[in-house]
Amino acid sequence: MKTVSTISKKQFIINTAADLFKEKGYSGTSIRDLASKVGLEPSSIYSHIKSKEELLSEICLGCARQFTDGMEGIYVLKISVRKKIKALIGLHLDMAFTYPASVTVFNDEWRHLPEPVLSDFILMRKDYEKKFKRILMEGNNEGKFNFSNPEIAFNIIIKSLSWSYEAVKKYKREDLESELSDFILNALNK
Amino acid sequence: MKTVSTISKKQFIINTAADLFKEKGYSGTSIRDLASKVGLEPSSIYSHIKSKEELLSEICLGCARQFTDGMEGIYVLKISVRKKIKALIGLHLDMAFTYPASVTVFNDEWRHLPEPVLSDFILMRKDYEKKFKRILMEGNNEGKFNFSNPEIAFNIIIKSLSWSYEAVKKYKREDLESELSDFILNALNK
DNA sequence: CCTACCGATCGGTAGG
DNA sequence: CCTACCGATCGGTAGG
Repeated sequence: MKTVSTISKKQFIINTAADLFKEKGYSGTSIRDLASKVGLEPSSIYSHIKSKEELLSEICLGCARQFTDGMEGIYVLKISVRKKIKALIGLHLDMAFTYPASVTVFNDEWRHLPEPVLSDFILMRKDYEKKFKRILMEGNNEGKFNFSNPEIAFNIIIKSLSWSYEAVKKYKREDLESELSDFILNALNK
Repeated sequence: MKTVSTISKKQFIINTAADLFKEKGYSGTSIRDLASKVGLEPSSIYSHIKSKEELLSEICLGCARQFTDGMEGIYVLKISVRKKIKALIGLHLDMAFTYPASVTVFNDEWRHLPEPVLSDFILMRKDYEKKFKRILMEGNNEGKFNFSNPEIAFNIIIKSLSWSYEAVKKYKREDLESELSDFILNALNK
């Protein structure tokens, strides 16, 4: 079927772009780099996408949506705050192990996003951050956590989790998850 | 004196380059961007530097040397491991507050370094990492710390500290230092 | 430190 | 999906 093969070829191009953007950065990657890696002439790339910026938008918004959906699912769950934090760690590890290149690009290259995508992206990120901090503060209010500044706690945790995007090569998911959970929950613990 | 003014103009260009590399990335910054920001014609930049890559090398190696020297000073001190970790947090905050742009470029753009600088840089980083981990493991051996994997502990700490490079705008140094110390030492604590 | 300029490469289009 | 090509911009040099 024509449509199916067109979609998957586009996705293949996007995935290859994610590999290159991760390796060389968005600005450091040319359409010619991408074309030679997918086995096409440079101009043929434009049969599948409208612009180089579209590639970055697809990668970043794809990840952003998955994080947003994942957070929404966890946020409304009737479980302890400690379990919510563990679920969020699990969410980041799911992303790290499923889309190791895309999630790195999402993390490091989003500032090159064109408007109006950039503004949307920042809004999604702020919403994620707000919910994450609310869970943390809920833990503090219940007397289960013990940190003084939710913004600092959030940022330390999120940076630790974004390290896992690099760690994917060297660790098994279960090891990384238990170590990360231990370390983070120990830091939060009362 | 001619030499003095020449040196400081070059340093001004390097500092301006650090601001731009931080804002737009190394590949996303052109010599023309830099020239217009320092108020010169593009070609005049080359009266002060040999190449764009030299700018990145100066920035990254300058920071690397400061971290290396700082670590060496702390490593040989006869103080408790807990105080050594606090001193290392202080070192990162010194860098963050003194060179906020350069240290961000050092952190995010080093992969664009040309050889043989890149290899030197990676060696310095590995040495820093090795000493940091030894201090952490010493704490574990003395029964003062309690984590299971020194590499994971190191990476979480270093990522948390590199967050401070962004946090410089919003926090006072003393607040950031006490919050960061509390959080990290609590996570390491037995 | 400037004017003038170089070849290479960039993202992208026309037309088939 | 290719050939052929566009104008813009890149890092950098010559010469004064």
